[in-house]
Amino acid sequence: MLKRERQAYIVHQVNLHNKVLSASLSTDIDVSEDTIRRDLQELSEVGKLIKVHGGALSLAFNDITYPSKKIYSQDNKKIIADKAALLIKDGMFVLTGGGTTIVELARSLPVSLSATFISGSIPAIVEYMHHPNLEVIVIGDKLSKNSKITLGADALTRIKSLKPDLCFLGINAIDLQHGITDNDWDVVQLKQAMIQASQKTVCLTISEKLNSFQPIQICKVLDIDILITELPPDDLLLQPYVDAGITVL
Amino acid sequence: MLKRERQAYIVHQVNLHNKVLSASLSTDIDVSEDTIRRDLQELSEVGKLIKVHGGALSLAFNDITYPSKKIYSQDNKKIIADKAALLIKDGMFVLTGGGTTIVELARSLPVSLSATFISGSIPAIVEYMHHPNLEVIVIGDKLSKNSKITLGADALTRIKSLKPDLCFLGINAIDLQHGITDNDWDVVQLKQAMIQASQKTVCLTISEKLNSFQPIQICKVLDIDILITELPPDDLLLQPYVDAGITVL
DNA sequence: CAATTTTTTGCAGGCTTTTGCACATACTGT
DNA sequence: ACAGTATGTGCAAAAGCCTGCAAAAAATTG
Repeated sequence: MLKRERQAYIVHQVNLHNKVLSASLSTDIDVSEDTIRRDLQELSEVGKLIKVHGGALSLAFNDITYPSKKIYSQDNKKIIADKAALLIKDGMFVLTGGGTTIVELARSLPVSLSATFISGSIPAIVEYMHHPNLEVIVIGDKLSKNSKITLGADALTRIKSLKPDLCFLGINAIDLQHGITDNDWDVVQLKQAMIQASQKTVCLTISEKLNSFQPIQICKVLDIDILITELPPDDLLLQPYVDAGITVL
Repeated sequence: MLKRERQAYIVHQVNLHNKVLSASLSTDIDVSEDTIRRDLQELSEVGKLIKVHGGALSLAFNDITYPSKKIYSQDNKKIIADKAALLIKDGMFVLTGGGTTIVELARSLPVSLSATFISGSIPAIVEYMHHPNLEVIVIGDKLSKNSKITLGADALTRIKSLKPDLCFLGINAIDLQHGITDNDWDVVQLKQAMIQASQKTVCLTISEKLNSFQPIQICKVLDIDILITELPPDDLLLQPYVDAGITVL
């Protein structure tokens, strides 16, 4: 990887996540931490970021005393995203939904990953688009202003014609009795189609949403293959799902 | 391999992969690395790429490079966008392509406008999405990293099934003899389909691109209805197009 | 077509940049 | 205060770069 390219990647990461750790950058890009430090040094001299102990901060966020709650759930989503990213291998076809967790996943994909991502979520597509080695397939249809994903018959039939290796879904509610549930009819339709089309379905959610439910059922708990939360897999909250036979990461 | 040919290949590779290594180019083309370095040197002097230690990066990769020129033509694009926005009335179905001029148009739409916009350009869609009163239809297909629009058979057939009131196209070259021309086969296909589908076609371009041409023809000058540049309609440069029967704004 | 000029190319050498490592020093959280 | 990291510095190996030069290729000219 070229120096400038690496530095551009670092700046990009800093702007996305507002902070960045030397250690994780080092393993991400696979260079020594010394090199990362020197990059951060140079970038801070040019005023592209602010260097601090252990990493760097974005210019935008440095003087603001940031609300701890937002960062808190942001961090959780980053944990989820990192776990999810490990499931994706080179060459895979991956179908993804929308939502902030999926966007965080998109941002956490390793630079070196080369795979095909299919989505109708505009924010997710924007992230995939900025990644150097991804093929991106856009699912077209009417754009829902709320969820920023395309919804409709066209999107449905297009998804049904695919057979992706993996499907990542951010979910709003899951519990053993009602399964995975949501509150928007069209979104439910779409998610059902995505689950049915995919060889494996991975659901991402922060633990807050465990054991809650909403009016419309998407599928039963056992219809998904993997569940990822920010908690360690042996957490008590997750035990019921493990017992039910879901792979929990 | 001829020098020109070699340099064209290099530019192609850079645009394709966003980066290029001197070493791999050297083995690819089977010339010495010195030659490659000299090529990169020349190409960077002409502004076709950015030379860095060990290779080169595409212009798109670094946002630092073209601020002066960008801002310069930005003003012109705003003028064009404002003229174009006047053509759109409430309730219309509008099909748009991609490019910076179209994005500028998207940003210049009055808040009160309520219409339906159809596009495969991700940057344009992002703008439409933020607008309070627009319906947005996304044309799906494989996303082209270069142009950030969806390209392919799916997009083509979808466009052919539409009958929008207006079509806005940013164009790269127009002249009386060759008509409207471009240099990317897939983009040409798409633009042709868009023009044919639409009741009225409006072409947007900065005056720099008047009276220039590129290898592939999209359509004849008379196949479009309205031409918009940053110049006043009675400018001498535009006279030939007025004489040819185009509405020039 | 041959001679001459110009351009292009590869190579040798010396120089600069980049990178990882080791080690002494500074910082941070408990 | 102390243990555990993170940092900065100097250093050396490797990779990349620049300059000048001469041979080869291409273009120009008589």
